[in-house]
Amino acid sequence: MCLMAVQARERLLTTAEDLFYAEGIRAVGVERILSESGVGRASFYRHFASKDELVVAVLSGRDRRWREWLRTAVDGYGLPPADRPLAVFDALSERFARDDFRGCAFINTMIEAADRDSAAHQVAAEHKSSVTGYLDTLLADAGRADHAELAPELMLLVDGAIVTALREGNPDSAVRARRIAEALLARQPDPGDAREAVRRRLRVVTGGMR
Amino acid sequence: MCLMAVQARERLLTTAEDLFYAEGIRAVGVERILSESGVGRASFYRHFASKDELVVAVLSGRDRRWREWLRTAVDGYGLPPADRPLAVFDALSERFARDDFRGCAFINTMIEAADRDSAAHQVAAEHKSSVTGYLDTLLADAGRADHAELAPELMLLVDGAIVTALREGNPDSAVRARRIAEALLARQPDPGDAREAVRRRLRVVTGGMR
DNA sequence: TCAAGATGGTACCGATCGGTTCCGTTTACC
DNA sequence: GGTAAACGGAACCGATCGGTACCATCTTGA
Repeated sequence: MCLMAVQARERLLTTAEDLFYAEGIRAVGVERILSESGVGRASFYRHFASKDELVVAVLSGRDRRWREWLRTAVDGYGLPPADRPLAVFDALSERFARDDFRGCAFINTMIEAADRDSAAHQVAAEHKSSVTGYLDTLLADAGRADHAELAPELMLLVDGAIVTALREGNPDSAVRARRIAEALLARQPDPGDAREAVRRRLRVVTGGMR
Repeated sequence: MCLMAVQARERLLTTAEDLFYAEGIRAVGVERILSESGVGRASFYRHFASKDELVVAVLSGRDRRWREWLRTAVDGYGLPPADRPLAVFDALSERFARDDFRGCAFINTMIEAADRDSAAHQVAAEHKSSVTGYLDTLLADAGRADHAELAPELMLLVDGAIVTALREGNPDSAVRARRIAEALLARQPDPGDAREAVRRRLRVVTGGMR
């Protein structure tokens, strides 16, 4: 097995990922990718049938590595299961602080590729579903009976934090989202009347888990 | 004063706004705008020096009308000041349900126009600041002493709800964000240790406002 | 009625888009 | 060393990009 093919393909993928993320998929032409990667035009179309196919390959790889990064980061804090859902926002804070941070590549793709039926749009949508699923397992492992309800709510906070970080140009929104999540997790499901809700909270805080 | 000029300019603005919002700024060429508006090519460049200038004009108009819409919608519920901050999410829910909903034109613009120095990007960023300011006044009028802290938090929820609605293709995220906001507004600032925090919550729920 | 101005249509400009084809060179494997 | 595959470079394709110039037509205000 020769190495050249892999080298060219890999260079195309990494160069394209960097350029797409930094400037947008539509803003980066094939010519840019070729010149910055040093790959010939013919070689490009030997590996990918079209630019769209390259886009899908880039997004699929990024999806895999992004979720692996999040899992590793959350595990790396060495926290008990009950504290792991909130640790997601600590991990995000590190991401937001990178100087090449430009938001979420998948949100950006869903916005740029307006057509919901396009392959790129669907890969991006599936990424978000996968991350929501990961949040769900984190919450379930934390002993939250309402994990199915909380997971999409945390996901909303994650996406809100990402968009806000892109907008403000600093990682402050990560700790902001974390504080909101703390208030959210302190809430009890279906509280009934207010006085009963307070009794529930008291029970949890004084004697419960954590 | 003749009317033709105004007509052509207005047609360009409305046509461009619809197309930009539906398909993206970069995805819509000048040719599309001309053919769908029925305006001649020369007339276009008599009114706007460039496509970028049209983009800025479109965004400025949309900013004005969007904020006016939100204010009118919130006022229209006829709620007491204390309930108005949450009413923002009810208004959003109506927007999300429209079949032509395609997210926030300003978030989309900030993502599409990656260059932070571009005029379009700055108009979009200013829009978000203005909306945050509106949330701040809503919270202050609701008697929240911590309005300065809460306003960016609600804004994060608003943006999170918008992106989520775009992603999921339904308005569910509006009520989800509203529930999170309720938990957030139920939180007390700087809770100290847990037991003290519970005492504060008890005090508020049993005898406090709302 | 008549001049001034705004209009829509079209031909045209250089640049770039995504994509195809061919060619000479380099690499890998036997 | 020889063969086959993968490579980089470049010429070329039709289409479209944003933008300019010219023209005949229609509306407006005096």
